[in-house]
Amino acid sequence: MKSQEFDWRSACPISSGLDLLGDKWSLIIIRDLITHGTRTYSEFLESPEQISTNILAERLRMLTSMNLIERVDPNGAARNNAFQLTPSGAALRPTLEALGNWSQKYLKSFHPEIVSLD
Amino acid sequence: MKSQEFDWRSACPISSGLDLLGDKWSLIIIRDLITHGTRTYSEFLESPEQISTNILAERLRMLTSMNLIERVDPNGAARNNAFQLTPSGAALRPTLEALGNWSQKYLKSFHPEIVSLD
DNA sequence: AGTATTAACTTGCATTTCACAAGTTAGCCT
DNA sequence: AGGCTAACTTGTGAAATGCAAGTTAATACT
Repeated sequence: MKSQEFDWRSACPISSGLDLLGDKWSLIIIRDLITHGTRTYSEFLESPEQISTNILAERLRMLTSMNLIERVDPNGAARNNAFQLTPSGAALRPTLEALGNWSQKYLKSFHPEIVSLD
Repeated sequence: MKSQEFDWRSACPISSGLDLLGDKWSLIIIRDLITHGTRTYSEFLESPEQISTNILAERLRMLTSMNLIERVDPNGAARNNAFQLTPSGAALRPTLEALGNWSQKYLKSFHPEIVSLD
């Protein structure tokens, strides 16, 4: 079980950001927290992208260990203890907005169903 | 060999962007083209992140099929025929800048070697 | 003109990550 | 106290990735 051990590929900030968040799920979790404020484990599972439970648990652990998210009640039990963004996680909003804007503009031809708000 | 077939997980633009670019390598290729203008296959291999040849070839094919990059000489042979960004690929610059800025600000404590410019 | 060199790949295989289904644990409710 | 269910964990097969080696064809060299 390796928690916050990352093999940083280089000193480049972009590549380092991707070392952390460059996968299909981490930023989906951040997006859900940006749009909903807080989310419990089972609420994450309700998102249309259908993350699987083991991946969700691992990503929540990882994002917590990297201080992007935290429990709403830090000392409470897990049950119904939602997650929320830390300042660090919340600071990803511009990145997600930029990506969303790009997708709307350049992905419509490949994916006509794409919508304007998530 | 499936080219531009994607299983879009939802109609959300953020998730759709990640369907395409949510991996460790695609945006590294875009970054190299943003910072260098054009790059040949072997120049991509020289980047410090050390992409492997099969992944590079597949991503170049994918990014080409999605019209984010193109050959500098569209009808020329492959040898020394560099790649460049299309308008679509170039439009990812704000996304990468946002991610790079975030990383510089919030990843330094975990990755002290991180630099300001790539 | 013929040969050597090398850029741009492809192929095969081991390793890691991921997806899917099922099982487990522990708060909470009545 | 017994059942329900949120929050996970575990197991297994499939897919993606990493690594080393091999192939092809355009250019360079003599």
